[in-house]
Amino acid sequence: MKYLNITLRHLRTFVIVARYGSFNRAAEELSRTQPAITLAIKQLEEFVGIKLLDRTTRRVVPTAEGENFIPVAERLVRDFDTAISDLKATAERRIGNVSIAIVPSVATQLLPPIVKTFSINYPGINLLLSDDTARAVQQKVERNEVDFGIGSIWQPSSLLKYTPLFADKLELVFHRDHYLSESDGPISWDALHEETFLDSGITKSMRARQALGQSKFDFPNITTLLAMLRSNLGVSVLPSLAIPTADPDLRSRALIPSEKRNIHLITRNDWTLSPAAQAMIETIMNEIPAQIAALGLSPSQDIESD
Amino acid sequence: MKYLNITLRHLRTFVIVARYGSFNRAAEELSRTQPAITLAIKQLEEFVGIKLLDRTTRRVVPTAEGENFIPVAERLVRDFDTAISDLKATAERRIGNVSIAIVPSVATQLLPPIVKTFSINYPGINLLLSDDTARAVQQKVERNEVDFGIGSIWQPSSLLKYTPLFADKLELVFHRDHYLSESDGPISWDALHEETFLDSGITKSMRARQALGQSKFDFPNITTLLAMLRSNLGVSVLPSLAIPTADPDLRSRALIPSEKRNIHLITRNDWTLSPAAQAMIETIMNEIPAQIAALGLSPSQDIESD
DNA sequence: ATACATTTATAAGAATTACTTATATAATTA
DNA sequence: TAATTATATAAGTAATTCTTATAAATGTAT
Repeated sequence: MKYLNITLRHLRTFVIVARYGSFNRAAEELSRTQPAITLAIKQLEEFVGIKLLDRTTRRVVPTAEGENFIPVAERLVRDFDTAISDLKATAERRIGNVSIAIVPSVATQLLPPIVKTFSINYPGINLLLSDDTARAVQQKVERNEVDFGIGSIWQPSSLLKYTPLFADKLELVFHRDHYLSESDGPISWDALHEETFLDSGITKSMRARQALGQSKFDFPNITTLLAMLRSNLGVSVLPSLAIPTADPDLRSRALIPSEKRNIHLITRNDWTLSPAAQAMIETIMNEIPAQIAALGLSPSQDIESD
Repeated sequence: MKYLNITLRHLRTFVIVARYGSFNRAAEELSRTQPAITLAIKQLEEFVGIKLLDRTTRRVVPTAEGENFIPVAERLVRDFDTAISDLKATAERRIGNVSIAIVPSVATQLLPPIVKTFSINYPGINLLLSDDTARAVQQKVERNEVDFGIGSIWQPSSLLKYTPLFADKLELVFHRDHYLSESDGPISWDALHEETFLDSGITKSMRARQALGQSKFDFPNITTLLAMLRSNLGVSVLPSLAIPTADPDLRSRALIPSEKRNIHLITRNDWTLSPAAQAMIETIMNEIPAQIAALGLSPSQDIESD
């Protein structure tokens, strides 16, 4: 014995011996033999330099200091055990927290049934959702402010890993009084040349590819953009998920050639996901196919630069 | 490895590794080698089923759960260490409590300088003195209500151990107006035959041995008894320690043959004294000779049946 | 009082655990 | 791409913590 280390095992032994008032019964309780108990108590007493248990062959009684130490030792043992079991509970996904940054359209349309499934399967895990623009989603993931993000790719980053979830078709949106309502069916991008265009984050990034109308306005917030559309201020292009299905004032038409917005799961590749976050991702992955079918989306093909 | 036990050592290792962000530096800090650290962390992680540290050869960063667990582990380690060091402090007499049951005469006359010495030598130890009759002193020790007692023997008990401290000479006490004041020097017990006797606990137990005067009164409380003596209600016999030295109304005379009251340290023989109590007893034993000299007492010879 | 039963203490050897040395593997940096 | 630096792994050694066997002590019952 070089330098003896007192461990929780000593305290645990002490607590049990004090409780039973017997080395033999404590040994039984702890599935050890009586000499092992004797040794542990002896080590503890010698280390602290104080007698904790007065013992004869007939009686084991705590000394005054022993008596005082019992609740202290009990608390230490208990705290340790709960700390470890909390950690295990986290690992087993019984408790935990998940924070997700997500673009609003996905959050409102796709997520509710997923969240419901998740909360049934993991009732102990808290969920924190923040609605953000595609850019903010990416930033929050980069800064580790959230466990992961869901959105399109803003600027590809080597820090991040993008896992395609599905593709959302872009559609032209306008007011029912707009002259485009007169026709139905797909419409060509070229036909939009003369339209007053209300830009959002989504349309801005596609100006390079398609000949869009003049942009007088820029509304990063989709809710604001929709309000503008309801006032018949102009037309815009939105992913289908972002278009309110039951809005009496708005109409939408498909576009030719059809463009898609790919929605990805965004994670940091140097960061281990918490078990709770893993559970959420698993739930999302499982539920996505059903949601794609329900909402008329298309499965994602590959990673494209948006 | 049958069933791995997670110990504080694992948490301690984890905390240090997290603090330094390096297995090697942690190993150095803990005076162990790097593989030992690796193993400990691995065991902890495998046991709880959760990754706590993300590590490459270049960086060691806590995962989300690891980050959460750091303060928990730190607290557990800290609590454990302080609990053990408190126990050590108790053993080393730096902190503690002593409770003593003591007869009033000893408490007021003999104890003050002893308490002073004690409080200088052991500033961290609290002292609780309770004044009691000889009988109550014994009872409190028997019931473990105090660490030890100081007093005369009430009824010898096999539970208790009596260590003689000193002997206190009994003296006759009376009012200065009492006719016995006319003479000086020792007086015979026989001469007290006709006196009105004020009994106290002390005198009652000696009726068998000495022919005392008639007892009309019984005052277990010494203060009351003294008040009665000051009213010249009768005479009494008190140990010298109990006689106020500077009382203008009272006189005292030695008795022949001289009787003594032996004062003992009273402890339980099946009870280990706390280090604090041991410290107090040591102080008493060291100081007693000087006090005997100062107060004109006699050293105790042997244990007598009182 | 003496023997008996029961319980803790001690000693020695066995099993387990923890650590060290040596080496492999992986990830930055130049 | 090589060099450097850090963690991971493997094997052997040291240390510890058990168990078995036995002794010593205490209280009980005859």
